[in-house]
Amino acid sequence: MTLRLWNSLDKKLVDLDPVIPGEVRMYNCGPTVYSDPHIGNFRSFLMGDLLRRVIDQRGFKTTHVVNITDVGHLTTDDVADASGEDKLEKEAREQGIDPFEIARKYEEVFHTNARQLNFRLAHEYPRATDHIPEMIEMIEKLIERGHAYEVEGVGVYFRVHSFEKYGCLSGNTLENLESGSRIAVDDRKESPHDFALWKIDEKHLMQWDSPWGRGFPGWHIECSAMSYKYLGGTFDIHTGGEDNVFPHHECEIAQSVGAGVGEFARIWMHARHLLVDGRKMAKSEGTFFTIKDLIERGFQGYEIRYSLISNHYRQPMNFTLEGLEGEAKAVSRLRVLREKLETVADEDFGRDQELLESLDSTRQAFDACIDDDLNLSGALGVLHERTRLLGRELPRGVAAGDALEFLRHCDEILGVLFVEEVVAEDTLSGEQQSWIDQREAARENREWDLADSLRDQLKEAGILVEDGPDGPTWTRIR
RNA sequence: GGCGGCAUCGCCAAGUGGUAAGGCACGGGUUUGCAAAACCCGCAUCCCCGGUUCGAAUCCGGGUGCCGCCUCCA
Repeated sequence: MTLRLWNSLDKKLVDLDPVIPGEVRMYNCGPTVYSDPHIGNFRSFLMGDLLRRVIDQRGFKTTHVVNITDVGHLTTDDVADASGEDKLEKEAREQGIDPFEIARKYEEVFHTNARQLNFRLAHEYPRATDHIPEMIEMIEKLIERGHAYEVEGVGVYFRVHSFEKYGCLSGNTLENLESGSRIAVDDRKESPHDFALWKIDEKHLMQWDSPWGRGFPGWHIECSAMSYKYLGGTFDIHTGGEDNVFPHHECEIAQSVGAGVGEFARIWMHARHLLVDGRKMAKSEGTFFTIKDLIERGFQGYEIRYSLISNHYRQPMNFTLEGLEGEAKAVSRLRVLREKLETVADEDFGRDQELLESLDSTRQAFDACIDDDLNLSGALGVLHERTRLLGRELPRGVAAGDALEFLRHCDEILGVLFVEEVVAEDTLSGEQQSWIDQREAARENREWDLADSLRDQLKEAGILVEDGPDGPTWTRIR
């Protein structure tokens, strides 16, 4: 079985056939650490995590790099020159602190969220600001090879007309760009489409020395420099959100190939954006969610993860809280089955050969979906169907162990079944606790009306009480 | 203006030539003091019009509608 992936470079499905047999090297465009990452960011990062898990499971040696962009990008100006303001810097001014402090703070938030969503750890998380010399070196190579030029006191630009393949990824060839020209002319540049590699702007807070003066690197060079350092000039997979296609990834290709370090990435994968309530995510619309927001609403990390991976990455996803609620129920059923199987797995029952074979064919169907360009919806369909069969007639003993083994296999990709629930520290008010106690007393005395009215009372206070074999449990209604 | 994507049950969503997976919701049932959870049963002919084919949700042509990128953006 071969993993087939949609390569957005040549717009077709290709077999994953690594440059180095048996070894896959992958670069995921990671977070820009100037604010809390949102669920849309994580949908894209999760595509990288899913890939990582599949590649591991298929037995490849993996090198997985996720970059941390701690030099921000321009926020203003449609002129690609040095007059824009860095997002990190803007954030720093607003918060009145050092931009590096902000970057470290949000880098930490990213890692926390990634843990909450059960990401497998990448092998490297290189920071842009730790790789300024590498970037400078690459810019020098580009100048040497005629792909870049310095504008005295302004910076260094990439000469797009020197790179024939410009536009190969996005379709934004120079011809197309010129016919649809919306970029203001800046006569310091040879072509309006030339993009900055190094910028000089004394107002900028983050500054480094370079052969062209004190300044800061352009928007795209970090990924070219860092992927080269950690993965070499030719590697297997490069991922990002769809908005990265142009200009970011297009420019990366121009830089890396132009610098002569290799072919650069063979397979490009781009996640479609996530919408919220059918619209683009926006703070002003109230459609902006961070992982923290959802956890504060009482959702588990694995529920959020399940929701974000349950749609195909190449399809726009419409996130809604109602949808998340439904997906939380779906994953809960899977976890309940897991728990049931765990409790009976020790029982003295033998193997069920027929079940074992049937599980194996389900596993193959599951894998086939995953291998087909990460068809998670299809794979989850297969899993739920099997779950229903297992729930109908719960296997015991060794057979239960076999069923668990099957679930574990699926969960190596999904990462939602065998993770512990995070129980938030939470206590009821004394009054609410006494209602629960009173209700228990009433139930002892078979005073059902009183018991039920107490439960209604709690429900109005947002507390859901459920009776189980070990007495009542309560949860907050989310 | 340039480049690209999508339209399948109330909602989410698989299926890409062989006669519509799955989840949520909903209805009925088992269980429960009642609930909840769990389990069982039920629940669509695929935007429109033409065409190709023995056969199309799946291919082709034409509509209609929606969306993304082209500027920082996952």
